[in-house]
Amino acid sequence: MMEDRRAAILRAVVEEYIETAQPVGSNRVARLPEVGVSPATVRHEMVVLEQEGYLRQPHTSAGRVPTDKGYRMFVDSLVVPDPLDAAERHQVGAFFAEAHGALEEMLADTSRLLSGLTDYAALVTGAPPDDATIRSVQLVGLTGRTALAVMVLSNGAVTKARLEMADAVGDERLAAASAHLSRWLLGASPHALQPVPPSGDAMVDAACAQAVDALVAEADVEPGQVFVGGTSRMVTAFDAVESVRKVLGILEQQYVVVGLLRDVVDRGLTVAIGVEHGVEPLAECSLVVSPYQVEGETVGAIGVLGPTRMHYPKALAAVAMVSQRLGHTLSEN
Amino acid sequence: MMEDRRAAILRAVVEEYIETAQPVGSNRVARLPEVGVSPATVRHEMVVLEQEGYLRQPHTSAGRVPTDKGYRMFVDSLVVPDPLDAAERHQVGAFFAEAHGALEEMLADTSRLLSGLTDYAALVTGAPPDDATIRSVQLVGLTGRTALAVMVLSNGAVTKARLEMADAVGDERLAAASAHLSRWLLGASPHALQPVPPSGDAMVDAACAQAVDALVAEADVEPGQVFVGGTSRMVTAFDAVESVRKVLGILEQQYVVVGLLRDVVDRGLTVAIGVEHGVEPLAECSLVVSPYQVEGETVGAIGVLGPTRMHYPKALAAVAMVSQRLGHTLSEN
DNA sequence: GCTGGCAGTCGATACGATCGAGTGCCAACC
DNA sequence: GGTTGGCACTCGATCGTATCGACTGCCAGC
Repeated sequence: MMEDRRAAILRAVVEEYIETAQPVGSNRVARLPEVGVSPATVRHEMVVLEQEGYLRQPHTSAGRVPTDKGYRMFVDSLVVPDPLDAAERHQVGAFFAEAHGALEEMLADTSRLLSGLTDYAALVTGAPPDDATIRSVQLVGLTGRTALAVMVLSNGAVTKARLEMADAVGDERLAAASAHLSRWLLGASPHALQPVPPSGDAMVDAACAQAVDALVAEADVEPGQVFVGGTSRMVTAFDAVESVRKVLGILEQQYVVVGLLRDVVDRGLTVAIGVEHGVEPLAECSLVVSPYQVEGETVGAIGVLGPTRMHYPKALAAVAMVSQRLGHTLSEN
Repeated sequence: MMEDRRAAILRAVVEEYIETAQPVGSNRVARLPEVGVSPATVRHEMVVLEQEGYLRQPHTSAGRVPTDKGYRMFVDSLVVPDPLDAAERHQVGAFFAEAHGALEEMLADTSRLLSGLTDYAALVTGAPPDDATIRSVQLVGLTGRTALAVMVLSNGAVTKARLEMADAVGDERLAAASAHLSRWLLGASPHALQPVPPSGDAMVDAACAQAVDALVAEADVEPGQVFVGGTSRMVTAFDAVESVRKVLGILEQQYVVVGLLRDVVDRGLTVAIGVEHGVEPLAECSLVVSPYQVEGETVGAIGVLGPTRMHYPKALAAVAMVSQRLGHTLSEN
């Protein structure tokens, strides 16, 4: 534990900098009641904090700015919780009260909700298809020689793949193929799809083989869903245009976002600051995450991405509340 | 038709301004071989062009900048086509050669392709479900009392809705419900879903009714898919941060983008400049669009959104090429 | 009708002075 | 010894002024 007074000063600097985006001087800090010493003393402490790597000076004769290490200390030990106010809690409650039908819609809307609460970009990942089992496989004829393989998983996810048949296959053969596929694949994992044994009908077998191949290819490509909301709010989060461009560029790459979120959650972190998450273009960003549970099992994660000087107390509260309510809503559904 | 020389001057101003983003003066224009008159003469013509509303002056003693009307004249009568170069054509060819399985993936990737070609944001809409018919309706049991209604349309789209049953319904009853639904709904339009007649089994009927309700609700919400790529490129398109924020904010609202694209296409436009498309926050933007056809039928549209001073020749060429190749690829698939 | 010349406008740039917030250091004080 | 007020100093930000230069409109002459 850091010495009390020094900790109070660090907290004051971080809070002040988060609010004003301006380097914080000793006068401003000394004015606070919880510090209660003169500016000169504050300066002494600031020198120490700087030597220890919690603060830095943009230039001589400027105030102090937190380093990533400073933010880390802040969120680990100094942050004062800032629960959502009544209006915000009501907003969240109303949102989950009128839960929509489709999972995807709901997760997308959740990202918008979270983004609105925090004024930063929000990330929501859906259930990874890993631990789901196959509940249905069906071939549906479309026009001409095309057909659609539709696979339904136990978590409600639907994977589909378009097939181009060599010959026109009648509806009855497609039904037979569906039945054959169902017989062998129901209950299996979508990641361990195996070719199905022959059925005795060459055209059915051909259709089955194509369907399995296509579904495997599909499952490989799919990086796990992610819904990103409120990206436009990142525009005002940095004053350097180039920073904004880099961040938005990353947010466009779903697989990066999915990996980022999973990585941070797997490491047991709630907050990843600056370079901690390892995605270099997001070095000026912090990420506040929380997994969410459906019926006791972790199935996804939500997160808020903002500048390193983001408003952590609010983001932490919003992420915690939304993840809890999201899991709850999905559980009873 | 505008007088030749004046047209050449207008074209020169537009091209120059698109390239440099700086007001264009008479000297620069007079230097061009296709004009071939002195700066003084150019100035005379510029006064006329300004009176007619094609140009404006940001302030006295500055060069001229095109108005929206000026851009309109440019794209209608003055634009010099700028076909894609070999490398770009190759890029497009390679992209469509390795066509992926799922339609959605492909459209999303197409938006990225188009965005990469033009360096602006790209919009791609999928097939509207209007003219498709139902090819399959199925109820799949998930865990506990939840089930998933899955509807496949003839255009390959899949609509799904999660159901919460009053009682646990066995697989055989779900299969019966699926069969019952199929009997009445196959071939129908997804927008004219009617409750199905009783089957004689109360639980089956209840499940069917729930499924129909949920699917109707789902179809209502769905505004038509749209894939937006390259939004980060808009960051550098404007120097006013507020403009960027407004544009990105609009691009986050799928239904607005879908409506915008459909509206412009329906009006038969290829280019919508400034306020022509009626979305006020995009007043500083232009949109280059093209519908695409699958087997002779228009099923969607692609578009490029950039600042009004976007590089129209390139955008027109890219949009035309990609829409043609996209339709072609989807047709033979 | 076109052109060169010319006075005038006005934003952009550069420069210098000033301002002021903030620092480090030090001697004095409790 | 820790704390404090005093003080000289630093350095970015701000502001006014001067200058520059790109451009215009106008006009007389070709």
